[in-house]
Amino acid sequence: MTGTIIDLHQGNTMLEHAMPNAKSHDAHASIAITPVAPAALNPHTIKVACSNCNLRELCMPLGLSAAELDKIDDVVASRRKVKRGGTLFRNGEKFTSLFAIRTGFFKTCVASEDGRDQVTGFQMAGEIVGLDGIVNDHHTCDAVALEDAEVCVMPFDRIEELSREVNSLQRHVHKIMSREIVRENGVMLLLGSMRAEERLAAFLLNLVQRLHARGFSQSELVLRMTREEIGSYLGLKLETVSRTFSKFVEDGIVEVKQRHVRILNTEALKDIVNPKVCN
Amino acid sequence: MTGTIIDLHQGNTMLEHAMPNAKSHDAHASIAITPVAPAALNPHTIKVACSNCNLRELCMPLGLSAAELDKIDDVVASRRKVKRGGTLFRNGEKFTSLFAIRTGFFKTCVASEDGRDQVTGFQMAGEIVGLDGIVNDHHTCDAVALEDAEVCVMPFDRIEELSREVNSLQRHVHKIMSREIVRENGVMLLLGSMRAEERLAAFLLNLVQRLHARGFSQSELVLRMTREEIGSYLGLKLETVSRTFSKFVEDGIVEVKQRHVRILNTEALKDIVNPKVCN
DNA sequence: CAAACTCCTTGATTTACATCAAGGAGTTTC
DNA sequence: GAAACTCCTTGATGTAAATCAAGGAGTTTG
Repeated sequence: MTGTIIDLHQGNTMLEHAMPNAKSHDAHASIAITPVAPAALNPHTIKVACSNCNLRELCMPLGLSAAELDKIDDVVASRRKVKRGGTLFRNGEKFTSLFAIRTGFFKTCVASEDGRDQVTGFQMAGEIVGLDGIVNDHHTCDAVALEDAEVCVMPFDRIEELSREVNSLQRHVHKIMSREIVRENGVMLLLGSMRAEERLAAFLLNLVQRLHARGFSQSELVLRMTREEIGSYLGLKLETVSRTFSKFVEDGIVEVKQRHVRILNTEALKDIVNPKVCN
Repeated sequence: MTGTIIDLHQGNTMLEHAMPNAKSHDAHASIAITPVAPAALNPHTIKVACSNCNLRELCMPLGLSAAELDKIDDVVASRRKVKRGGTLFRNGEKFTSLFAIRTGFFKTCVASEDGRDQVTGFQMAGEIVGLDGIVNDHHTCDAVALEDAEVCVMPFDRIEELSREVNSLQRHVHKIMSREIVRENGVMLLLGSMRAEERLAAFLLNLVQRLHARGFSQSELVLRMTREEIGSYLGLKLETVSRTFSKFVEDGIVEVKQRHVRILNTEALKDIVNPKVCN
């Protein structure tokens, strides 16, 4: 662990709760990264450039020389806006680019042939989507915006070209993919061995941790997804998600007002995820 | 889809059943790749070289020039044998290398803090393990040999170095990681939305498909893992796995004699995984 | 401002799987 | 070749979550 801001990238695993120390903010704001560096967020910014992007520390490698930074700017070919409910890409579509989320919130989901579908992840600002498309040159899942969003389009052949020249970019790409593999390992553990309460507790801790790393509150969050989508992600039915929320409220662990959640007792949530063995 | 032998790599997804056309073989043989090219398997082969490895088409990129092949040979630093029950690496250990399985059979598993653990995958000859270690320079899961095994040790810094020079290697590494992400997506779908019978059917189809791609029978296989390990992977208890096997036997879909499984009705298994909507 | 949405909650009932329990079939050990 | 294993099967019972069902709270639409 390097102990720098790069730690923002740690802990995307479902079961990891380490909180980087950043300032608290009101969670009722949009998920946009405004609190971190409001100025750079202006949508009318003309130059598409990573070098002056406030999210750089989230989606690009750190410690680049000026020359390397210049090259890296070429990774982003353009930006693209996706309206709430719109798709960034769909299962079956040709893969050409990875996408770095600038603002907004996405879900990715896979479907089986008979129509069941499964949310495989929720992605927020600074995270990368599209990695699934690399193997077969076609996407194998859908990426749907859960709120109006904007992404940086990074053509993959350009990424490959540049990462041959800039070692830290190469390393970075490898780490991003490995991180996704490790995250999915954590979800498998959750789906394979946890009970409903444990799943929801782990989910809330994970979300709030990632939001906190982006400058939001440690204790308040606004869910961008429905109970059904949470349920799909956690392998539960929406009624079970709802009931489990109610249970947490009864127990005084959280306050829930529709999609607004305030965590009153983080420790209790952690204990639910990792039940202490009596000793 | 290129339609060449590279298709061996397709279909590691839980739900994909496309069978490349290869010859049938007796599945009671060990999982070692003998049927494909027995000569090269001699354990006394001195030179550690990909260029004359019979598994090359499985774990290395195709269509390399002679010069590139020469370079690629440097990827493998050494070989390592792992006895049945032994670990190739453990959670927490320093990450230095990826491993290509030459012979044998592995499981990977993650553990939660309170001791529950979850099998995240089963790997056989030609597959790569260790990708989880890249993000944090430490492994986050255990890789355990389920039978005596031998692996090629590929130091990751060497892979990175070479993949800057050999484009097809770079591409290959990216595809391997993406494939693992897609595979895990499939497992999430399985764990999140399938019933016991569907899970076991999908598991059997996936295993037999991968074995078939390696020259084994389409219908017979020897399980290298216990019912408990299958259960852990599928999010079921060992009793449920056992009962589900018995159900399949009753229905005449498979024959089971301990770890020997003969699939009598592949279509029935496929129908179980993807129930046909009446129409 | 009612109508028609979508999304969420809560209750009653069912069910698939887990748990508990016992015994059997192979393997390894000495 | 009995003893002590590990691994697997099968039965009886329990339970967490699914399903079925109804209504309520917000939001959007005309």
